[in-house]
Parts: sequence; C-alpha cells; structure tokens
Amino acid sequence: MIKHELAALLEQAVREAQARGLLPAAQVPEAPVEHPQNPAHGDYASSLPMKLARAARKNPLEIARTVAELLPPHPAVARVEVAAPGFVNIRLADGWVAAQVESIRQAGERFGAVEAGAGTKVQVEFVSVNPTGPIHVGHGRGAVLGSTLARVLEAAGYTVQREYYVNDAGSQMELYYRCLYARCREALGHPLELPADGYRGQYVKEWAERLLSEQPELRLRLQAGAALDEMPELRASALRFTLDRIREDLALLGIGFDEWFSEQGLYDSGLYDRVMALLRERGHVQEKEGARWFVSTALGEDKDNVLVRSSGLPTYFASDIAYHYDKFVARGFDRVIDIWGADHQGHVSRMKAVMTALGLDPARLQIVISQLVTLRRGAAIVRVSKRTGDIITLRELVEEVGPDACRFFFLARSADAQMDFDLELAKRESQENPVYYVQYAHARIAGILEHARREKGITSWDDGAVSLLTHPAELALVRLMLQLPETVELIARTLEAQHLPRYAQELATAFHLFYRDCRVVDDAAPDLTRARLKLMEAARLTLARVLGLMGIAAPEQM
RNA sequence: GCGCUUGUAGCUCAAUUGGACAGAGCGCAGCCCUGCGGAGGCUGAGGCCGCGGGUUCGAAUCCCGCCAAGCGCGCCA
Repeated sequence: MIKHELAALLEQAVREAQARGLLPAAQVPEAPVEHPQNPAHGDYASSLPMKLARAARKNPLEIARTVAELLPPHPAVARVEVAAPGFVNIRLADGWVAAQVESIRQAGERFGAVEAGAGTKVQVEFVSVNPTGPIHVGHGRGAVLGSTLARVLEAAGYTVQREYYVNDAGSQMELYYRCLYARCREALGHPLELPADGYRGQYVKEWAERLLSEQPELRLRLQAGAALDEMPELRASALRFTLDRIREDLALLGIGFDEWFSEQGLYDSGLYDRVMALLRERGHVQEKEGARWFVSTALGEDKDNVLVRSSGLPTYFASDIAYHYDKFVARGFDRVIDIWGADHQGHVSRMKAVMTALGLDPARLQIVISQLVTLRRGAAIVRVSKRTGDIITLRELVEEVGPDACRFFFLARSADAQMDFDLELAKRESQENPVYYVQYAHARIAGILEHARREKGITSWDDGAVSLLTHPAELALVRLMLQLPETVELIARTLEAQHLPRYAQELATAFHLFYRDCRVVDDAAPDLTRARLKLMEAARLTLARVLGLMGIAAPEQM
C-alpha cells in the first residue's frame, strides 16, 4: 500500500538525517501519513517533522526541509513540498496513479485486501439475543455492524469466525418456556395463565399456535394435560423453533453465523466447573452472604459480582466467564470482538477484569457497544420494549425499508452514538437515499460496459493503454479507488464501520464527476475508449467491493 | 449520587484518531441535457463544534469543571 511505502520513505529520510548529524539520534516514531483536506496540499501529508521538533529542539519547518530533501526517490512520488508549520506534502505522479488501474484489475475481487491480520484468528460474536422472541430493530444494528466488521476483518487478512452465543440456560429462558407453555394451553381452550413477569407479546401466542400445528405430538401431550416439567421435548422444540425464527430474520439482511454456541454446553462439558475452580485457585472467589462472589474490587472494580446465587443457580456472568475462557484458551482465538447492546455497557469493565483474573491480556478482548436505536414514525416515537406487545421487529423494518437501505443506514452512524431511525423518512426518501446513489453509480458503469459490448461490439480492451488516462477526473477517480485498502485497514484497527458508507459515497461521487466530464465510448477515439473501459472496469470492481463489504447488493441495473 | 456514551448546519450524521480553510446527505433558493442511464451535475444560503477553563507550535478531538440527553448501577440477561 502506497501509504505505508510513503511512511517508510519518511522514516528512512529521518534516519538518514540522523546519520548525517542533521538530526539528533533517537528512536524514529512511526510516520503519520494522511490525506490532507485541502487538495492543494498534495495527496498525502505527514506531520512527522512536528512530532520530532520538541525532542530534536529544532524548528519543525527546518526538519521538514531536511526530510523532504533526503526523501529517497520513488516512482509514485511526483513532488515533495514543505509547508508551515512543518508539514511534508507529497503529490503522487499522475502516470503512476493511472498505472494503478492495471493493479486493481489484476487484484480483481481481492482488491482492497490487506495483510494486517496475517492470518490471526479473530472471533466476532454478535447479536446473541436471548432466544425468547423475535429480533428487533436495536438488535439489527448490532447484527449489521457485526457482520460488516467480520467481512472487513476477513479482507484485512484475519481468519474470522462469526458466532452467536445462545443463552439457553438462564432464568429468562425458563420464563419464556413457561409463557409459551401457557400460550399453548390457551390455544387448546384453557384459560390463559401467564407468569407474573412473563413475555406478553402477541408473538408468543402466534408462535405457540404455530408450534402446536407443526408438532402434533406436542399437541397430544398437552391435550392429555401434561405439565411443563413432564415435557422436556417442549423446551427443546421451543428453543429450536425460536432460533429458527431468529435465523430467518437475520437471513433477510444476509447475516449468518459459523457457530451457534450453546451456554448449556458449558455446563454439560464440565468447562464451567473447571473455570470456576481455576478462578478459585487464583484467589478471585469469595463466599459471603450465602452466595459466591467474584472479587472484582481487588482488580480495581467498583464492586464485587455474584457468580453463584444463594439459591445455588449460577448467574449469567459466571457462565460468561467460562464462555470467554473457552474462546481464548480452549479455542485459541487471538482476538475476540464482542458486540453488545447499550444495556450491557455496565458489563464491560468487569469482563475486562475477568480477563486479568484468568491471566489473559485484556487488550485481546474488544467490546463494541452499539447504542440505542430510537424508532419513530414521523414525530411519534415507537417504543421498542420486548415486554409490551408494541414492538417493531427487524423483519418489519426490513420489509418496510429494504435490506440495502437498512444496512447502509445502520452502518453510516458510529456505533457509540445513539440514532434516530425515522421509518416514514426512510421510506419517503427511499429514492434519494445515499445507498441508491452508490448503487446507481455501479449500475451506470455496468450500463456503459454493456453499451460498449452490445452496441459498439467492443469485446476486449485488455490492450487499452492506461497511460492515456490523464484527465483530472480520471485520475481523481483512481486516487479514490486507491483508498479502499486504507479504509479496510482503518476499520480493522478501529472497528469503526461508518467509514465504509462514507467512502462509498465519495467513490460514487468521483465516478459521477468523471462521467460528467469524460465520455467513455467514443468512436472517434478508439484507443482512449479502451483505456477508459479499463478504468470503468476497475471502478466497477471497487464499487462492488465496497458494497460487498457492507453486505449491500451491487446491481447491474436498477 | 456514581459509571459509560453522546452533544457539530433547519433535520440525520461525518471529520482518516492532535493537523492546514470543520464536511456529506436530506430539506431550502436558483441553474445545467438535440451525448455511454438526469436515481446525475453545478451554484448559493445555512456553524460560538453544548458552556467555561487548561495542555499544545496546533484542539471538534486530550485534561478539569459545569449544563443537557440516553443507558447502566439486582443473587435479571
């Protein structure tokens, strides 16, 4: 990646300056290289001289001049300039930029891939909603974010596993089973006896009826008056049924998982017991007030946390400890990314404390909190509570707005900012949505390529000479295409997926501007036509890659 | 009360992680096709980056203090 090469050149120049005694010998920091906002400042700019100024006790502008002077020559670099108060501005050579069209075509579907991960094993765990009801809109945000990060991390060279943690062992599940059981009995003519704090949503009623019609043997057992505890198969069926609903809803957004990891399995395999024993050995467990506690205060936390209730039942926190031990130690993930909803934010710091307690580097666990989504229809706020009947499910959202717009909107906002999702607005503006703007650019290019093939009979442009690409709009488009790998790397590092939609829009704009200024298929200029067809092919490829990373369709026509 | 997150254009949000003149989309006011897709392009209006201090050559970004909003602070998950 040219950005890295430039950084290396800058560092090399600094070392050379040190060798010549122009700068005091010292550790050379990694050279920051960025795209200046003002194009007059070149394609890349570095503030390295200003970083060095203090330690070197020299004027940063002077350092910049020295660095610029000693910068080793590079075919990509056309011009190196120095600007106050100490920037080194680098302008890429137009010829080199144009030549990159060939590299992009060669990279093909792999364009944008980087080596950052180097095959490191990373797990992205996301959604992980209790299987007690349908996925709703807030979960959808985390789902879209997680699936996108997984794609980006793959592109960044990581070996990625997508996982859904199925909380099939807790008290919430038991409550859900009892509600479902009550609804089943209701469907068979008994009066409804919903547990006090039970799930009230209409979906439980619907699902109970559907479950009964799909499983006649269950119906028979219930008609015979079987109690819930006499019917372990009801629990198993209900779990499978509910997970199927969740799987279907997520599939609407193109989201799937490599592993559906069962919490119950942690108990069944004995891992839970082993991890609790390990915690105790390491001195992090204490019995008090009739319960068993994780002594997190010793690790700097505000308070201790209960592992095993006085009733003898483990908390979900306890199983989560075993779960994370399993991820890092048993399964050997180098890096784990958990995507949680805002309501789990209080769980973050104690989970980090757990890492320390288990002797693992807390930095290997990254937790992304996806903030609340407020749904509204115009001015009216739609409540998203699972406990009331009034919920907007992810399915409803997708059916109303469409999967592509849905994904794009979720991705465009940084995860740690709350967002308003106005359904009316999303529908009303669907023709003006940024996602269509990007998709339109892709379809337009596809149209041009089709036009060349079908109406002009140009079937091959492999011999097109990219050196003919000299128009500012052509080069601007290529320059933007070159930012895809940088964007992938940035997101893999920061886990900030919102850079993807922003980049997609910029790329689309660059294409539309090119389209305004340059005609691709031109009978009077066959050589230029073939060169530009190459450019279009590379641009289409890049757009398709960005859309693909976001999980959004790249249509040939709209 | 304590903790986490947020506060940027009328609205919804960015800002390459401390860089140069804070940018998009929508909305608003104008304009551009006898051309490969007008779902496009151009111009304009619109900003005390919540407020006040501090650090720095440089702050929307870091630190401190306020103000406001959301979430969390159960032997729920």
